[in-house]
Amino acid sequence: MAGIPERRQNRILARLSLEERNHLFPHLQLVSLPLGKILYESGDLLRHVYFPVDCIVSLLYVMENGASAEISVVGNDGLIGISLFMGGETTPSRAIVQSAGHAYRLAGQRLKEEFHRNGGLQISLLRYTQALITQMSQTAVCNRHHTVDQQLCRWLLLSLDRLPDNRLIMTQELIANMLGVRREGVTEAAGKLQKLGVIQYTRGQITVLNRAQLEQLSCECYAVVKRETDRLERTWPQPSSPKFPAILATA
Amino acid sequence: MAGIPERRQNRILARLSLEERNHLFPHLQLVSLPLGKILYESGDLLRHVYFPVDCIVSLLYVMENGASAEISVVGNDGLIGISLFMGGETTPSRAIVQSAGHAYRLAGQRLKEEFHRNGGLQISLLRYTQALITQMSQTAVCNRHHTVDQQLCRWLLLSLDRLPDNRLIMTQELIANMLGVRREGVTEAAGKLQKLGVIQYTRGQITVLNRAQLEQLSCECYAVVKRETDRLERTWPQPSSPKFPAILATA
DNA sequence: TTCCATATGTCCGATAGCGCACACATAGCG
DNA sequence: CGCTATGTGTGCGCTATCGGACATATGGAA
Repeated sequence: MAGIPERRQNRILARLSLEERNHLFPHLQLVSLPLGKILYESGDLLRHVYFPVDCIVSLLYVMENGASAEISVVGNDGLIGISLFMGGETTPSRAIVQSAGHAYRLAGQRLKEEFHRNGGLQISLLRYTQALITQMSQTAVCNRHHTVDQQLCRWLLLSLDRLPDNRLIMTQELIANMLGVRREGVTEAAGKLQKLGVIQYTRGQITVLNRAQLEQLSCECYAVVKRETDRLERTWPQPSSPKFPAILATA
Repeated sequence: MAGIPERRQNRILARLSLEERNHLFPHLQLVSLPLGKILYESGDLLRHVYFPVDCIVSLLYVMENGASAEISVVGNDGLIGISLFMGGETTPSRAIVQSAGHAYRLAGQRLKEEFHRNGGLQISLLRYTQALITQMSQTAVCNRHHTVDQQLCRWLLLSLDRLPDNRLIMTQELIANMLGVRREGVTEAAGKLQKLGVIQYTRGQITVLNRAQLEQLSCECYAVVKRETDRLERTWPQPSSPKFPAILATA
């Protein structure tokens, strides 16, 4: 439906300078990421970073007893594997594909080399990391203070922002894992939203019908993260050639 | 009791190379930070960074309705103001002194200049930022899954690790703000711990009597963060001169 | 077309934490 | 030395969420 995924659909890749492109583009490898694919497990030594173009990846923490909670979500706005350039090489969390699609893969070593050239890529990556930090912080706050209903709205909005259309392929069970709540809790919350006509779902698929209302029903957390993310992107280095639309600039 | 605070008591400053020291030390200014002092407010443009030597600073998110939640805690292991070198210049959170003491202050511009020299400081700062990210993530998980009792233990341990002795000057009201729970909840949890002989408190002061048991009563979150923080520090660049003890190397 | 694995719906009691009201204790002040 | 601001203790009803058990629906494979 969107043709061959373009590298520029990823907002970090889209901002590279001509020089950086020459260095990196030849080494980018398009990979297809099915739902549920684990890009790395907690503690794994990272070999690659992934730049999503039309998929969504969740960073998930899995506790000793098996319970889990989503830390943050990454789409074509970012990349998976920040601990490579941050220096830790691993993280105590899992990266799992939440919505199937494609990403460009790059060897960690290449990324680190380019990062340490101190150019625009470094700036972009650090800005993005700060946005990710904001998302994590807000997740902590949200987990403390907001209801499952509110959190479901926030979560749907975060996903929606990273998808080309308003349809999520996603079971309530999966959503419950992300939010760290019971599946039944999601069923109830989703039921309310459907009754209000905000969403409409069938087995394993959710369609958002009224995004504006979804934003109203969400807690402030979504807006805070969105605003801060946008602000941080606005101060990114400019690309060295004509701009491309942020999402799905089909060739 | 600990004489004049030394710059080296801050673990990031202690790791600087000789060259970096020559660049930065002349510009470090010792400041005294009283309990409750706000180093920056949500959205403030940061002018300085602070390297704590014997104080603790909390990063706190304050919601629209006034409710709050601690995002992370910083002591002599880190610095306040990462958004300066991360590039955002501000963050949507408050930095507030949780335990009075001293810190070394540095103009943001100086730090940025040194950061962009691509030397050991950059590596230290990025590693530290990753540790901070781990702490934030784990806070999110903890807020979702663990009881107030467990969280109080975790919080006490995090504070203890950043203090020279086992005494916290801290009211239950303040702790409640940090954990984002009711003051009564903290009273109850603290009461249990006192009954067990793990802590002992009077108005506005808590003494930890049995640290080992505190660790047992805590959720896994404390240990996860501790382990990861230690791991990240072990891979820091080595200092250019003899090592100093991590905490309170009195002159 | 039928079947069955899987997704969703609903009900139950149990409980942690909330919000509020108010009693009590204590330290440090004048 | 006594007062008062501030910190701590406790009780009560309320709600969200949990944990478990089970009923029902659905869509793709055989």
